[in-house]
Amino acid sequence: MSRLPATERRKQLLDTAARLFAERGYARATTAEIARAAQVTEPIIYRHFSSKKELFIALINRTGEETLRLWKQQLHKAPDPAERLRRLIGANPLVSNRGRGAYRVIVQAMTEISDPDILAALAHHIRVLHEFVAGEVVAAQEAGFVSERFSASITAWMLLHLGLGYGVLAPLDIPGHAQDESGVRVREVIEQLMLGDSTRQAENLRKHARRAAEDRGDAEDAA
Amino acid sequence: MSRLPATERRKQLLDTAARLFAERGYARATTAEIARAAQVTEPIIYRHFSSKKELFIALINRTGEETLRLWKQQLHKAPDPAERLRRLIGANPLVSNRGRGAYRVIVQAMTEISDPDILAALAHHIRVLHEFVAGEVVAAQEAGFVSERFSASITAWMLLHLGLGYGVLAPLDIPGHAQDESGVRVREVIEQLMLGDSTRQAENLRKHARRAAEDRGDAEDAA
DNA sequence: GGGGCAAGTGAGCGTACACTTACCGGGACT
DNA sequence: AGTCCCGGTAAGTGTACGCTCACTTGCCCC
Repeated sequence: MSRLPATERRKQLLDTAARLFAERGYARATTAEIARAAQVTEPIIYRHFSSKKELFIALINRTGEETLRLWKQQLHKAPDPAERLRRLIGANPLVSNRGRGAYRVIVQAMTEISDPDILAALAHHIRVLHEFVAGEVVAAQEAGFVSERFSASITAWMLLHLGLGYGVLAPLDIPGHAQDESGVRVREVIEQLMLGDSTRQAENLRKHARRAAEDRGDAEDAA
Repeated sequence: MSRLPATERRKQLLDTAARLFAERGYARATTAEIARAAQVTEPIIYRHFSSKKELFIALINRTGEETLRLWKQQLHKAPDPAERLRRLIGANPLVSNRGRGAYRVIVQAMTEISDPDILAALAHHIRVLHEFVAGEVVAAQEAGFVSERFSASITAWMLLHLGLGYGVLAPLDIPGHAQDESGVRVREVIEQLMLGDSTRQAENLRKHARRAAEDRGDAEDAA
């Protein structure tokens, strides 16, 4: 195939590998397959990555960074903490069309935890993700949109669990998954739980404006 | 090794395979390894299971049934819907010592979704699980312990997502996972969210007692 | 226009794995 | 006592996979 500069080839290999690892998992995706899909021969892979595992880890890291970048970008234009949180919930990288396929690599990696290197890369990613989500929750709490009954840290863990659980289950294509008979979706429920209904939001918005001078407060929620 | 009746050998093979599949995943756990760990030779495996895949699917089904049995047993002695739900949340098979290892088989299976047979077995298990949890939520709602703001079905999906998300993340052994600085755990938060605080519970308990006289609102069981 | 160098290839190597073949032996019934 | 079922074994077979070796091709700069 056509000659490509190293950096571009490397990127292309990662893209191709992402697709195959996501589809078939780490163990089942073969290097020969990846090479063929990238329209090169196997040794090319080994010129850019010292081993299949290294390729996989590079992919985990890239996917992790890209996910975060995408997420931040989605929030970027929303200064209002409530809207930011709403987008955070809606733009679950596991759910969005763009992220879903890519993010499956991360989920696949979670079954390869017997390898310490993969485990480390994964744990790092999760920590970064938790930190980011927790930061958003803090902002929403400080603005009075989210109750301070539960700490931002634990709330962030729950959001991550929800997102991961959804993302792990979604590819099974179970009819009626994550929604009820009347078509209500979990995302909407989570929004409701986190942010309350619209009247309450309006109220909080007023509080928020008022409080811009003062200090802190909260909202309450129960299922 | 010592001669064993077929049914016992089959059971022992499943036990052994469960451990290895959970540890290493489907693709990495080899039949030779399983045989060695069970202290027999490979052909014995093939006498009881027609292929590695069949063994795996048998294991998925058994683990699924066992999980449900264990869960029901844990609830059995608690007629009070609130306590039942509390145990349901606490006895997450992904978390409990007894279930955690076994249940990793299910999580591992979720990365093998490119195989239609494995996918089907898995989807079935999830449907059964959702039905069961939803049934418990309905009971708790009818008894007034859980708000009817959200349908039982969607609430059950959220509980499953939370449990799965937790279960997928837990083996990564991330410091501070699923708890905050002050040691509050997600399980406690979920209990709070679902069942509210104790005063509200007491009130609901009174309602429940009153209503028990009128008609008959009580325990549920699904296949 | 030719030297140097990075990108690329064809053809394997060793190994590990799922699965099989051909045979052994203990014990329960006739 | 014989036989035959059935749980067990030793020793493979074919294949697919991760990875490498020895070599070629095209681009850039002088």
